[in-house]
Amino acid sequence: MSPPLATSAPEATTYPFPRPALTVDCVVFGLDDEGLKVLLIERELEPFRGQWALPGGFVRVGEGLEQAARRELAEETGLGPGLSPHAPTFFLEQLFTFGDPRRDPREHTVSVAFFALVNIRDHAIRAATDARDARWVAIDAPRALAFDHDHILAVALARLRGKLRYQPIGFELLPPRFTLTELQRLYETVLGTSLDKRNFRKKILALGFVVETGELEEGVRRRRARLYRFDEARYRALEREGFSLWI
Amino acid sequence: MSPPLATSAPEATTYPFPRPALTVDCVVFGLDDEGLKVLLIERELEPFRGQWALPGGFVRVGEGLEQAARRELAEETGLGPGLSPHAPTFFLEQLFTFGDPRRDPREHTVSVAFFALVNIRDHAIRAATDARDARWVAIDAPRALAFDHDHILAVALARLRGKLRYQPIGFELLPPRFTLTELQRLYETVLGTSLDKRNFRKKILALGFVVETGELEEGVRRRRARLYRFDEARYRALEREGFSLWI
DNA sequence: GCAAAAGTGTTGAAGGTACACCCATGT
DNA sequence: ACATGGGTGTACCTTCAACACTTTTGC
Repeated sequence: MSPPLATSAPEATTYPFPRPALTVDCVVFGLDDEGLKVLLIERELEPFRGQWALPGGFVRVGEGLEQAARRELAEETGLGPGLSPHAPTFFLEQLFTFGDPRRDPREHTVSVAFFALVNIRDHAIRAATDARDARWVAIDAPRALAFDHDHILAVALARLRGKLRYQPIGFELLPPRFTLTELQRLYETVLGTSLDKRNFRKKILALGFVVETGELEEGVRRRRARLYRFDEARYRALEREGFSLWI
Repeated sequence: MSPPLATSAPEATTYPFPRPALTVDCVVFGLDDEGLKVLLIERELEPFRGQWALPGGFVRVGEGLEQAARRELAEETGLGPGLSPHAPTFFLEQLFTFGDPRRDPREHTVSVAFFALVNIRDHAIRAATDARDARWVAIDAPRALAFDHDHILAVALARLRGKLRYQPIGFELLPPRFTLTELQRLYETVLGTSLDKRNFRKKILALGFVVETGELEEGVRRRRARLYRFDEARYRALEREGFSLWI
């Protein structure tokens, strides 16, 4: 039996058997004043043509997983450096790999899922390539996504909630300067709880890596709130000393 | 271009491009009186023939990821129901997926890594198939493993340490009945810290899911210690009430 | 002056940490 | 009787949770 795949490696050592297909899928969360949203595309191609799905696609030979995820996001939704040249980078990390042989009706397809957090206002989106449309959809809207994407989304949401409690990732969903009330609303929205304003502010400021900028909110028809930012250098310093964050 | 793979799905919808190979690798931790160990195999085949590596291998079409991991473990190390018919099941969960295109010199190979915890005494091991040897190796012994397995092992160890602090997985490394001193030594060994005996016992017992069996240690030439067990039902009940574990 | 959100301290309860000696058993 | 590890309680301190009013601004 000869290797079925073109490759530059010596033929004698390549693996000569059929193999599952490999894809990446991205769960991109964003926050606006309506609540937590996820970025979905409407599929242009079969299977599940016309249905909503997570952005994603096949991993190319020679391509890293995160690289594939960013490429698919850019291609299908415009998220990334192409569409808004000054768009900041965004948080992206591996979530889980879904490998049920029946999750894709075509054939056995293993998907490495990623989860991303973006500040909606700074990232324009636009459908392209094999996406007919791309939209921010409320996390609690009823959905029936293609493949096992409802399941992947549920896992991502659980991870977001879990992680928010012990890692400073909430800032990724906010603009670089934010008010403490915005930050508190983020925690309340994502965790589905309500928090005491005084205790929240005390705790956040005691952590030491959320610092005042000296600036005030603008364009608001009431008392202007102070703006804060996440000080990553301070966070890393504290992390090295082994402190614990626990909201 | 026609699909290069044999598959039962309709040809028109399968993905007709070269794809990375897909493997699983397992980081199996165990604990004995010398300390924390990891289960390694000596490779019988190229590449890296004769070198030590994590047990693992190619995922077959139609096979789930965890299923592939358990199959490879059984084949290469004897771990699982085959070798010791009464061996208990063991903890196995997905760790991370490693996809650097250069991690395998043959060709682009993506590996889904798993991490497992077993009670060494209850699980016999025996090398087979493409493993020349299989051994428990001290975690802090100098190693130069095949592929990127040193890196995978480092990630697994970080995960074990992190997880031990907020999830009751340490019990998976101990026999079903254990003394509190054994449990404390486990935490100290894995976390690399030393803990106060009185405070440790107070805390563990206050959690409520480590319960006395009424039995005493045997075969020991000193005062016999009480035996405890992990009460999974109680743990799940407490978990549902939303308590927090923090060693 | 009123509506709307910003900002601010104290107190009591619970939990965490530090610390040293007696007990049971085998040799 | 001595060596080995098993088993126990208290005092202090830190952290967490509950709780309500004054300030600023725009209309």
